Amino acid sequence: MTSSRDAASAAITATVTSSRALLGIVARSMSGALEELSLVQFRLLVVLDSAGPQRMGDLAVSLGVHPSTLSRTVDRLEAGGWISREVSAESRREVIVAVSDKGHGMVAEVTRTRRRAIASVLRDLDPADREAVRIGMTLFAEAAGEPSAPDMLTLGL
Amino acid sequence: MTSSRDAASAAITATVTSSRALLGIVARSMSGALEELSLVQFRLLVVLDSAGPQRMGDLAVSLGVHPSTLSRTVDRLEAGGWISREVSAESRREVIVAVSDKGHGMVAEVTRTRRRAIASVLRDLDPADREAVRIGMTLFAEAAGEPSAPDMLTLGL
DNA sequence: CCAGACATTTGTACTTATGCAACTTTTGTA
DNA sequence: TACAAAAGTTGCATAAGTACAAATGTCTGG
Repeated sequence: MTSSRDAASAAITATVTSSRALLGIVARSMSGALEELSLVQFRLLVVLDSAGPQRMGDLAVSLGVHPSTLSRTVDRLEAGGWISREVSAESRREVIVAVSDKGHGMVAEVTRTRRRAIASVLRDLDPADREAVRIGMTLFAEAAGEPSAPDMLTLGL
Repeated sequence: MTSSRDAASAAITATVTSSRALLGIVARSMSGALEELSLVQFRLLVVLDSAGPQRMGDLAVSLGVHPSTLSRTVDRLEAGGWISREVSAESRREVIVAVSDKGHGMVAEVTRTRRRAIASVLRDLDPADREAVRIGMTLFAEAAGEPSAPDMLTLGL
C-alpha cells in the first residue's frame, strides 16, 4: 500500500521540481533587464514601480539600505533615465523618486516576458491538463500566501 | 459562456501567482547562506556541488566569467573553507576545485530548508487538495522541462 | 630538447554596492 | 526668532566582482 506519507512526499518533490522550472522561467525573463541594469538597480525599479513614487527615506527603508547608499544608486538610475527624482511639492527637504516611462517599460517588459513564457509552456498541454495545472497552482498559491517583501529582496525581486 | 481563452488565461495567472510564492520560498531558503556568502559565491558553490570537482578553466566557462575573475572568487571561497583547490594529479598546470564538507553542508542546508518550507505549505492542505497540487505541479514541470544552466545562473542558482 | 601552446595566477584598473560621519538645507517649535 | 530635528547628499573608506594584459609554470610535438 501507499502511505499518506509517501503521497505527501510525492507532492513535495513535484513542487520542488516545478519550482526549479519556474525559477528558470523567471530568471530568463529578467535576463534582458540585467544586461542594462544591475540586480540591485532592477530591484529598486520593481519596488518603486509597484509601490509608486516614494520619498528617498521611505524607499531606503523598503530596500533595507542606508540612505547614502540609496542616494548613489538613484544617481545611477537617474543618469540612465530609468527614474526621476524631484523635490517634494510639500516639503523642500524631501525628495520624491518615481519610475520613468522607460523604467516602467522595462519592468512591464519583464513581466510580459514571464507571462508569455508560462503561456508557452501551458500551450503544450491539452485543456484538461491545463485545468489541472490551474487548480494545483491556485491551491498552492493560496496555501503559501503572498511572499514577504524582504524575502523577495533576497533574490533582487 | 467561458471561452477557452479565458480558461488558458486563468491557468497562466494562477501559475504566475504561484511562481511568486515559490520564489519567496526559494529566496527565504537562501537567506541563511547569503549572510555568509555573496550571491556570486553561493552560485559557484551550487554549480560545483552539482557538477562535482572541476578544473578552473571549465568552471570559468560554466559560470561565464573570465578565468582571472574566477581565480579571485575561488581565493575568497577557499579562504572561507567552502572549497578546496589543488593541483591536478594528471597535469600539474591544471587546478581542480572541489566543494568542501562545509561547502556541501551549506548547499544541502539550503536545499533542506527549501523542501521543509514547501512541505510546511502543503501540510496545510487536505489530502485531496495536496494530490491536486501534486498533479498540477507534475504536469507543469513535465511541460516546462529542465531549466538551462545559464538561465539559472541569472538568479545566482 | 625546446618553442610554442596551454592553464592559471598576478598586476592593474574600473564599477557597483555598501556604511559611517560630516555637511547643507529645510522644518517645526519653544 | 533661534535652535534642534529631519531629510538628503557628499566625502571617505572598503569589499566584491569584473576584465585585460602580462607573468609563471607546465606540457608536447616536431
